Amino acid sequence: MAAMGPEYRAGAGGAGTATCSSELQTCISTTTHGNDGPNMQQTVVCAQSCVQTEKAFIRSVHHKRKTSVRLQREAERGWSNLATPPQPAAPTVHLANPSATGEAPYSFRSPESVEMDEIMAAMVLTSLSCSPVIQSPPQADPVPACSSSSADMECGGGELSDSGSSGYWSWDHGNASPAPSPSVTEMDSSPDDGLHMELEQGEELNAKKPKSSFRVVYKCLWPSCGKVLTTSVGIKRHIRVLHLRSGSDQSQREEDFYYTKISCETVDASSAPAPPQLALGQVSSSHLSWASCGSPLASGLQIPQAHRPRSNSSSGPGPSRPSPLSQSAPSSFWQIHSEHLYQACSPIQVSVAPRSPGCQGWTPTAPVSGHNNTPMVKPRCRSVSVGEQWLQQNRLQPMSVSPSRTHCSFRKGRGEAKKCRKVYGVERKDQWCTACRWKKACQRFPD
DNA sequence: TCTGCCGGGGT
DNA sequence: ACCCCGGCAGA
Repeated sequence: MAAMGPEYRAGAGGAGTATCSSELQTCISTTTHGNDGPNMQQTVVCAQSCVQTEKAFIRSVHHKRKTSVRLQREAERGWSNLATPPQPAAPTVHLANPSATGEAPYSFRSPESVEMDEIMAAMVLTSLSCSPVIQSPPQADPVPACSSSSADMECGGGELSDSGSSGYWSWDHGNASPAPSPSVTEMDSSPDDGLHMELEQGEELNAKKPKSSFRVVYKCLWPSCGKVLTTSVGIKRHIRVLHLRSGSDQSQREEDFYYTKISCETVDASSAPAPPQLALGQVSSSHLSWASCGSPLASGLQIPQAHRPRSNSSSGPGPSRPSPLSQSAPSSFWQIHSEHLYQACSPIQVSVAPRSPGCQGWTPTAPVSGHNNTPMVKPRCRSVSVGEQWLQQNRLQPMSVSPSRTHCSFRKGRGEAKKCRKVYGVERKDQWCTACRWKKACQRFPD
């Protein structure tokens, strides 16, 4: 909606009077899709103001994350506060005077123009206040497909607006950067985001390659489904609606486990399947763990024979972005790691360290082996298993570099993990791990 | 009361 | 290093 701003402003030319000394031209950078170029997803919405109402609006732009109600109040205050000059600088709003921008001074503004400016400002502010995360820096926000030259990649304006109206992008990117995780004290977003950016930039470049363009498809990993969609939104919706049958937040998080992202090279029209290594290399890390676990669904990661025509029907700008879970995994991992630092302090931990995270060194008995070796038996339990596998695969690495804490004085609360006593019972105490037998911290089932 | 496990002691 | 257990704290 804000995309009509520049065209309108360019067409109207703008107006202004010399008497409006405090006239401001406010350029609000917001992210829309596919406007200024393949890499530019920014649209500069220029809202000029001459009357005090617009001054108030511009001042309220400084608080662009406030609610529209608050904006309305700001506007009203602006009416009653005519003498107050507008505050010149705000970090997130770029203010430019006309001389700086080289535009001609405005000499006349029709009432319609003023009204339209008000409408435009209101629209801009509404968009800012309603979806603040859209303007967050992760510019990797999608739509390489719109600029892609491949003819079969539809720009999918309907899809785009549909996903936008559902608030999905806001949710997704809200997970990505701006919302601070309550459990992580310090948001160490640089490595993950960097990887994220690299991945997306690489895929974006791949998508723009005229010779060998990569198409990213999303394959549903639900057993006996294998539906392939070209958008993550579509595949998430498909999983949520068809498989999870729930619209809760939990299912929104779970659905990331049930699809995989596949990049395949579209060399010619027949779209020969990409090599599996390539596909696996493009798959996000959470799904790599699936493949490395030797799950039966790892074979499902193969590239489909051809892109189904119906996948284009629901296709849109297939943004290649890691799943929210894969983004949030490292932070949660550090949280869990810090929870279990006490384990590294135990002298018994030395015997645990070299064991492979995927295959446990101990001889599994029936309930445990069923839990670890067949993670795909129950689909609803799959996400948990994958998460555990992910954690197990990543847990030992930082433990080896954990600081040498010689003394762990705090007593850890009891987790919900099963222990040897609970699994085997007291009558089979000989099957307990040594630590449990010695009443030490359990090695076999660490929390 | 059960459970997990820390701390300490014995061998 | 291995083994055992008292005792604390959480569920």
